[in-house]
Amino acid sequence: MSATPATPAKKTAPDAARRSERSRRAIYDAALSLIGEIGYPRTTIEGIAARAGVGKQTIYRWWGSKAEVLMEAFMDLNEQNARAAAEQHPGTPVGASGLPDTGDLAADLKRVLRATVDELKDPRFEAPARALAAEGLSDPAFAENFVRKLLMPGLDLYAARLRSAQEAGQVRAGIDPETARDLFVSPIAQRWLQGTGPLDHAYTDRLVEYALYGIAARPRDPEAD
Amino acid sequence: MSATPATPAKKTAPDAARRSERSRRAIYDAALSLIGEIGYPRTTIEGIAARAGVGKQTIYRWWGSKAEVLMEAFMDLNEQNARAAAEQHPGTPVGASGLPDTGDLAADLKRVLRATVDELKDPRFEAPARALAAEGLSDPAFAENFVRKLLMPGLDLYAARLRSAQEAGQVRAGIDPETARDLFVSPIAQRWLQGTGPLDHAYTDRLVEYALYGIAARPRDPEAD
Amino acid sequence: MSATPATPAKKTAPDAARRSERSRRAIYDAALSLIGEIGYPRTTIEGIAARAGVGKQTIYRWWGSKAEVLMEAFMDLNEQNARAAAEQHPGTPVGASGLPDTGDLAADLKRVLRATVDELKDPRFEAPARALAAEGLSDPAFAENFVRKLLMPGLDLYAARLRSAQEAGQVRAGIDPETARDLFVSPIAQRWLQGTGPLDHAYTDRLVEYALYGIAARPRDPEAD
Amino acid sequence: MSATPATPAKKTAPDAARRSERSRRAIYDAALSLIGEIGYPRTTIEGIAARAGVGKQTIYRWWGSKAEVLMEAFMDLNEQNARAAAEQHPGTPVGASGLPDTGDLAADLKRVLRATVDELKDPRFEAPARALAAEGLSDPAFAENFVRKLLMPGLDLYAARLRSAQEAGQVRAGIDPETARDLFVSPIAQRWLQGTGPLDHAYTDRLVEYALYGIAARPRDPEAD
DNA sequence: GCTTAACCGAGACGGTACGTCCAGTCTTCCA
DNA sequence: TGGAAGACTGGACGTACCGTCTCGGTTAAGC
Repeated sequence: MSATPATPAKKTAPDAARRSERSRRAIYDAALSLIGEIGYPRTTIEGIAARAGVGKQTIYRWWGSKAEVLMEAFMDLNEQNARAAAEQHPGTPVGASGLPDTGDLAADLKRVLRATVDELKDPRFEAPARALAAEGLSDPAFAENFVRKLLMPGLDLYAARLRSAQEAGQVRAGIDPETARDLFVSPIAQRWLQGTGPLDHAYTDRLVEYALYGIAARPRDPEAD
Repeated sequence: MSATPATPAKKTAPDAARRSERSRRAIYDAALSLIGEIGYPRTTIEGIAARAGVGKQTIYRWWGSKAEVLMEAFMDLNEQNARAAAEQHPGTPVGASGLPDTGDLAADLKRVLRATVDELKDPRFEAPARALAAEGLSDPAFAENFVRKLLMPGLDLYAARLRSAQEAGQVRAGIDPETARDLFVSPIAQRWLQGTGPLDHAYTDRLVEYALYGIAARPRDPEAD
Repeated sequence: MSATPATPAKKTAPDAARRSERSRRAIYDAALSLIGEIGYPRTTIEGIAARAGVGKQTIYRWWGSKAEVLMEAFMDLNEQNARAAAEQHPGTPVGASGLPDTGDLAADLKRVLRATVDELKDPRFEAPARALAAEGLSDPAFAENFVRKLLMPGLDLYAARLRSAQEAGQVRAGIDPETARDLFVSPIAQRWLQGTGPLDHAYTDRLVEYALYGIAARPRDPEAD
Repeated sequence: MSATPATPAKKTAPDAARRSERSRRAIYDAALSLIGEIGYPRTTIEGIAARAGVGKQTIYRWWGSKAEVLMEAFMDLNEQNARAAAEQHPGTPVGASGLPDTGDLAADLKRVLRATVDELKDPRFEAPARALAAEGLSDPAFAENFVRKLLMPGLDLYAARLRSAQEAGQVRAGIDPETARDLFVSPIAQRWLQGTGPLDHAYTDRLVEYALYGIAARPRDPEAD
């Protein structure tokens, strides 16, 4: 729901008020479908313009690169999905964090991570998401944007949930929530991005288990401390 | 009596025996230096050929793409580094796994992860490594190769070290070493790849601590509380 | 309502109305000067584009080959020359045929052929003309075009002049003008094209003499001898 | 039948005595067949070498260019044809000139020119001959060779025949035989090379008729008409 | 008859140009 | 004036050949 167009313009900024909503939607659709069909590297701005029935200049006027188009298209897709999901399940009990909070941290995490894995494997989601991640790898400025706008909001939910658990005494006091969150989120990210191993519910369950209770044999026993 | 054509080729396979070592080295050097100077996306095969003083066809004869060139160049670089390192520190006490094994799992892991982070931040290493990761994101076949040849060998060392610790009774019996290894390796990977947070020695130390002993308050410990 | 696509194109025909006149002229100039400087075979499309300050695609968009470019450039050159000549000598008395018609066939032919030889030896004219002829030798379709557009118009003038002489009773009745014209035109063409002998005014005068009056000793003439 | 190898060598001249006759023949055959199949411009030295089962260097060692290979191959072909023809018709009565000399100049010329036209239209002959002519158009040095070795010998026969007729009083005394010969030879050459008109027996008969007796009405003959 | 120098097939090499595809800019004409 | 259309300059693509250069292997001359 941003009013100001975050995308800066080269010469004199175009008048966003007169912008064609029709073209914008067509460009989003064309970009996403092309990436799904022929992959991101073979998707070209010319191709997007042609499929969208739009002049190339219309794209260059409002976006600075293929990656920017994709990022907005992807965010738009997510918004639509979120709206649709919200309509279907109107009364999901969630904590202040936005993640379920039944009081049982392990169960909550397992549930959410299973759902996350399922979403990551959705083909409509996978191609653009990977493309954005790839772009970020070689363009630090883009990466910064990508992380801030797309990645961080999701990751913060986990940190918030852990903080809440910490306040409830279920997580040790000194634990840094951001680091702790990485213990189960990053392994999923890496297996999804790089395919370093199978990515399934058993795996995510194990991650939660190990992260919560540690892998060391009887660590910090009562006699210890 | 033609030798076995180990190199897979498109048309009639070139004769690897008559390959010019001089050109191969020059191509590696040119590729790595260009990637360092102008970045991977702006590095072109023509540019590599020009800087290496080599015909384009010589590149296309032996490699299928810019990414393949880079991968071999990077592997060659690693080999050289490894050889150089081995010469400098001839008698490092390592376990059968290839990682240090002093008996103190936490200390060993912290030491290795700190070193890993330092290496990841080496500018000579960073640009090509990120480029390879990026390429893998949009080319599954390449990703498979990349993971198998470059990533997995490193990751397996951690799993082996954990297995050894498990046999020594320092890690709980049921723990899956591959999953456990991801607990401290993947967070580092993600912070390096995507910049989701600071990547320093304090972070890696925390990861080891959390992964070994868990983040839950007195986990599964009846006497605790 | 797209204009009639007079220009035959491969894919979707480009819009000739939006063609850049500037580029077209620059391409003509570059092509002709390069052919003059380094010769036709060593003239490349890339070279023409570079000297003309034009993208290669602009050439490929409007022409199918180096030879086509040259043909149009050469025709353009001829048009300019003709226009310039017409301005300089506004009132040259010519017959309906376009060739001088003073009533003295032999004198008229000698005059025109001498001028033709002089033109053939003009270095600005020679290189491209020879190149076009050469191209026609190995490309029948091109030859057809070349003959029809460039060669035949000139040759037809001679046939017309002969026909006019025939009607005036200066040429025997049964004579085929096309064949007769070849008697003095083709020898010039061959000496120019292949260098089978010296090409000068004496030669062309002789040709006219021989062709008009025959080489046989008092042929078919009972009263003669 | 020259003993000295007319072809100059770049570095140290190769030893012609040790030359492989087998390869030479194979190269001739490959060159001629390729030119017949795909045309001269698309025939490459690599292609000739491949079809001949010969290394590229073997061609570069003995010839300086594709055109030189073709020229020798063509001359070899002509020699073989001449030998074969001589065997078939052992006792053709020819004059000292090498052309038939029955005393009837017109008839002799018509006969030979008809045969020449037939030969020009032989597909085995046409492709290489046109290619050689084309090459000569853009390479003066090659043209000189081509004319001297291949064209001139044939043309000289006509001049010689005309000189003989001149001595017999059938051709006017002042006539230059070289110019006179061009009157019927060059038109055939041009129609064959450039396709400026139909090339058949009727045409060549007409050429002889016109050249011998002139096209002018009763030329220079006061008593006539 | 045994060396030895060369020609030979083969093909990798540094290059040049090909003809195609897109990037990003600019222009024209329409709504 | 935003947008559809697309021509423009420019540059990289991957391919085809060029002419040069090794590399064994064969083969004929000279010892």
